[in-house]
Amino acid sequence: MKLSTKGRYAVMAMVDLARHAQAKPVSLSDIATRQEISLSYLEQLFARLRRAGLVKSVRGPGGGYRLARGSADTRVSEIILAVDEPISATRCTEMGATGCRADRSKCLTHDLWEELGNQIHLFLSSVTLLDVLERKLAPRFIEAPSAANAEPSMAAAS
Amino acid sequence: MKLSTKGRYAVMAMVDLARHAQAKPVSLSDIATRQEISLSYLEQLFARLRRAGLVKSVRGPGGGYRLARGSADTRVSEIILAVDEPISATRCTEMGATGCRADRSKCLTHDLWEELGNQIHLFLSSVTLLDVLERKLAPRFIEAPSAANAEPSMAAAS
DNA sequence: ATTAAACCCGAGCGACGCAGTTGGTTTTTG
DNA sequence: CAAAAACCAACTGCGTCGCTCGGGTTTAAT
Repeated sequence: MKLSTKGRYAVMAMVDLARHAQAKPVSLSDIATRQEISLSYLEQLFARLRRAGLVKSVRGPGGGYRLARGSADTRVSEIILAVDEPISATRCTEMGATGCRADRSKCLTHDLWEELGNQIHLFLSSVTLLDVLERKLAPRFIEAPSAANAEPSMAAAS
Repeated sequence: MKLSTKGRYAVMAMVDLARHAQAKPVSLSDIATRQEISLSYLEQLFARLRRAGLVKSVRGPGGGYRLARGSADTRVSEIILAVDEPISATRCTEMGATGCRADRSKCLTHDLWEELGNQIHLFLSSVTLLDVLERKLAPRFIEAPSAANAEPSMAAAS
């Protein structure tokens, strides 16, 4: 789960696409002007989105893009995974097993990053394009009441 | 919340520091060899950690670093916020109000990224160094049972 | 058939931040 | 004093990101 501005652009474009969905498909140049994103850059993003099966294209004049599935069945996590390639295995993260299993004490943090990735994916896959459009954010997560630590103070974070 | 490998290194080093805490302070060169991180790079990270009040330094031979607070009172989120400077306000993210409020329709995704940031911070601030050491991960988050969407299927995501 | 609108593709570029290096200076212990 | 450590500042490869450029190819309107 990469989480760069590239993925953000893709989500912005997909939300725009879902918003202006009508009988006619939506052209990329329309999205480009509305969202102020470079047309060629959009083309690159949508090429990936199409390969991932998230959108369908209609060629020729009056053509454009349509959501492959409904806006309620397209999750934000899918968009980001389609656009950002799946990270380059820094140090020990993922990469299967090698290099990390060797010295367990060195990778105490491994579980932490893995669990963080899970949390992010869990959240993003709980939000659909329709949710964003209607500003109905997040089937809310609540903290387990049996949690040992986690003081609610949290005075840090500017 | 930046979430780069820089922050990961910082957390790795802090976990190492917490693990080897004794009467004597821990020198950076010890951490450097154990965690295989460049010494000078560690110095830069710990300069920030010190300014953030997360560690205390002892100068001279036999000197090194100590946790400012206990390992149970140092949260992972604090470490990451200390080393990664607070993001560069891409497009509309944060930056107060300007450029985003103008055209509301353009920033439908704004709430989404904000909520995602909240989720990440919430998770990372629920984990202390002690939790990582003892592999007691995450005062677990559970999904609210009243959630409307969020099918548990989630067949996507390679 | 012509033309224009739209998608498709690949090479390349400027800027930025990360990871690391060099080369010092202070401080403190022995 | 000499050695060990924290401190400090500047600089440098290098990769990636966001984006441009310049071509295509396919389709539909006329």
